[in-house]
Parts: sequence; structure tokens; C-alpha cells
Amino acid sequence: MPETKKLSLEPYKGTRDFYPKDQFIQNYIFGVWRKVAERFGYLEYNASILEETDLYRAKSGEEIVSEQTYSFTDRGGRDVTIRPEMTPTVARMVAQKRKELSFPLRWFSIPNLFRYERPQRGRLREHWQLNCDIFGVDSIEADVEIISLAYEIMKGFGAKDENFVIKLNNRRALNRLFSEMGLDEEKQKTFRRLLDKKGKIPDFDEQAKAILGKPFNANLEPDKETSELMQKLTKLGITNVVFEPFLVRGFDYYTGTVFEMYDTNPVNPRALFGGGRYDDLVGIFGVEKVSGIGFGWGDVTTRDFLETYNLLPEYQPPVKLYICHLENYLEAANQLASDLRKQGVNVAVDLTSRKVSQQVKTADKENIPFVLVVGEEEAKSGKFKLKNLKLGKEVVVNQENIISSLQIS
RNA sequence: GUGCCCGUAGUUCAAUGGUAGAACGCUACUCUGUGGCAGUAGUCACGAGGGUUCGAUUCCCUUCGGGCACCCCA
Repeated sequence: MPETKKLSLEPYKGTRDFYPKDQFIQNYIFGVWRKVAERFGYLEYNASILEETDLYRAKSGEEIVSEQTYSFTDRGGRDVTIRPEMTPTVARMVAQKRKELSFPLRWFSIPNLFRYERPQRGRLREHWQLNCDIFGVDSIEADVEIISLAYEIMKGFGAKDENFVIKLNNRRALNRLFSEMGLDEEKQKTFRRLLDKKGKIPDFDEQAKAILGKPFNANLEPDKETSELMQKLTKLGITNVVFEPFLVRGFDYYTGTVFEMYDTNPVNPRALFGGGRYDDLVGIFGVEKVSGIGFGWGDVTTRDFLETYNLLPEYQPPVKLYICHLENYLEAANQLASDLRKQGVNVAVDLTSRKVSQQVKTADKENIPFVLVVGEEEAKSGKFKLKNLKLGKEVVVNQENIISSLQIS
């Protein structure tokens, strides 16, 4: 064998392996997302992780595409990018079937997304994100629904109101403010980024003055639209909402309400979800304009949040019963397993010839709730000692009573 | 991509310019048909590569990975 470089055991930088216990948590998070989204009448869609690079160039700008995405040229010479976000894809899909879709549209997806960045806590190169969007509703009622959907998902995870805060702002109001200040396009962009950092940087006032040529002192009351939104949310019992006049969000395509949700515990400094209204996005595909509002909700920050507040469920494998066997009884054990599987029970059989104590130990370590042993006694009597490993209790049952005994747990 | 910090058994940690310890875990036995407790024995590591040195896990460089800040935040 030729000498080869030792292969790394670690997952690729900024990505995660999901061992069964990790996947269990991932499934739990996805499950809550899906359950609540469907409860609000949202339909699930998906698409390829690959898109033509132009899709992102059109709205994100060359810099983001070339420096912060996984992009390559395929063998046919096409510029391809692994999707860094879902919104352009869903806007494309909506635009493509603009004429045959019936609006309003409520859609959700749980795509994995990739960005080429230096990983940090809460921010990896691959992550999954719940995307919920409403298309074709211009009124504030869509803003109300999308935020209450997000709020109900937090409730679905067991979060308390004091654990998180939803910050609101309005891009239209912000732009109005910028116009009043007489800022040109370029200065607006620069100043918007500065605003986004206010609170993080100590010399905000000086920097603001450098851009504006004068001190920054604006009226920081909520605009009319945001006030109305907050009132409507309050009526729904959603009160952990604050007006955040410096909330900007990075993308230029937002046209109205923007929002983000933060953990109130500073160990998780990144937003769990964020989104806003983008009424002009579908229109850039050259079809009749369709308004939209939605959010993206990351799995990484969510997991950190749930760990912080001890809200993760206890691991439970899908296997309900582990069948052990004595020498020469593996065949009988498999037969029993086969019968039970036909009735819909998840059963695993120990395939080794180890001592029964070892077999039981394996079941226990795998958190399998029930175990039974097949041996001479059982073969003769047709009765099984079914043991609940959590309670340490045994019941003696006929084969036909095994299933009902499993359900007692 | 830039700067700074970090990288020791499976895990959490310790020590040291002369090749490393603990706890938990894991394996076996005590226990010839039932795990969790206990006892005994055993097992496993200096992320990788190069340099300085008589000798490096320890110092230096590179690289890989993680964290923090910047950047950006989809």
C-alpha cells in the first residue's frame, strides 16, 4: 500500500456531523418549526442547493457573491453558487409561476445554506434555516401574521417571554429620515451600516458627524406603521416587542418592516431569526410585482438558545424494544422481532453471542426503553419477561400482549 | 479575508525542555438467563508537518481545527 497522508477525522471547517443524538435534536427543532408553520397554514417547498450565480449578483452585489459564497464554474461553463440564503430562490420560484399561483401564498422551507466565512459561535459555514414567507399581501396584516408565527414558534420551543425580545423597525421610515437629512445613495449606505453598529462602538457620535457633517439627532419615535404593528401584536398578547430605531439588517431589498429576535441572555449575542418586507423582489424577474414578507430562522442559534434555557428534550431513540437471546435462540429472537415489526413496533435484535448481561447493557446504553430475552424457557412457555429498563420492572406476558405492554411506558 | 487567544486519553481537566496523570467513560472479570451500585484488572492522548536542541508535548515557523474582535450578517 502506498504511503498516504493521514486522513482528517474532523468534519470540513465550519460544518457539523450529526451523530444520532445530534440528529435527534435537529429533528426536534425541525419538527417544532414544521408543526407550527403548518398550523398557520404554510406549505412546504424546497429547491436545489445550486443556483446560477447571477441570481445572487442581481440582488446581493458582486462583493458578497465573490467573497462570501461557495461559487464555481461547472463543466459547461456556467457560474454556479451554492445557495447562501433561500429568499432569492423562493422569489424566483414565485416569479416563475406568477400566473398560476393563487395569492396570498404562505410557504415555508428548511433549507441548508452555505456561506464562505470564518466560523464563530452561532455562525457556521453550513447551517439550516427555517424560511417562512407570505406573498401577495400588501397590508400590515401580513406583517402581523409573520411575526406572530415566529412568536408562536418560540412558544412551541417552550421559551418564556422574558427569554427573548423582538426588535422592530421600518425601512421606509428610515429612508424617509435619510432623505430629510439630505443623504445621497452612497452616504445612506454608509450611514446605515454605522447605525447598525450603534451601541457596539463607543465613538458613534464622532463617526456619525464625520459622515453627516453635523451631529446626529433624529426623532426616534416609532413611525406610524410600526406603531400600528406593535398595537396589533399587543392585542394578540405579544408584548415582548420593542421599537429599535437602529435596526437596519444588511440587505438593500427590504422595503418596509424589518425585525429581529434576540436572546435576552448575552451569551447568545446573535439573532435567532430576522426578516422583513421585500415588496420589489419578485418584480426584478420581470414579472408583475408581488409583495412579500418573511423571515429566516437559524438552527445554530436556536440550538444554543435551547441549551442555554435547558429546553432540549431528553434523547429517545426510535427503537422501543431490544431483544436479547441465549445460545441457539437467535433465530427465534429474529422471528419474534419480525412478527412485532409487522405490527408496527420498532425492534432491534442483538446479533452477538455475548452474555445476556452484556446484551441488556447495550440496550440500556442506547436508551432503549424495553428489553426481553429469548431462550429455552420462553420457547417452551410462550411467555416473555418484558423488562422496562427505566423503571427496572418486569412483567410476564404472552407474545400477543407485548405490544400493549410496550405502550404503557 | 485581517488581528489576538486556544488545541493533552472517548469526555472534562492536570503536569513537565528529558516522551505524561486524575476523574468519568470504555473492555474484561467478580455475576454459569437480565443493565444501573460496588470491587479488581486492563485500555486510550500531547491536532499535523518542519525547525532550534544532546533531547520538545513544552521554544520557533507553517498548516489544520476551535474561540473572540473586525469584516459581514442571508
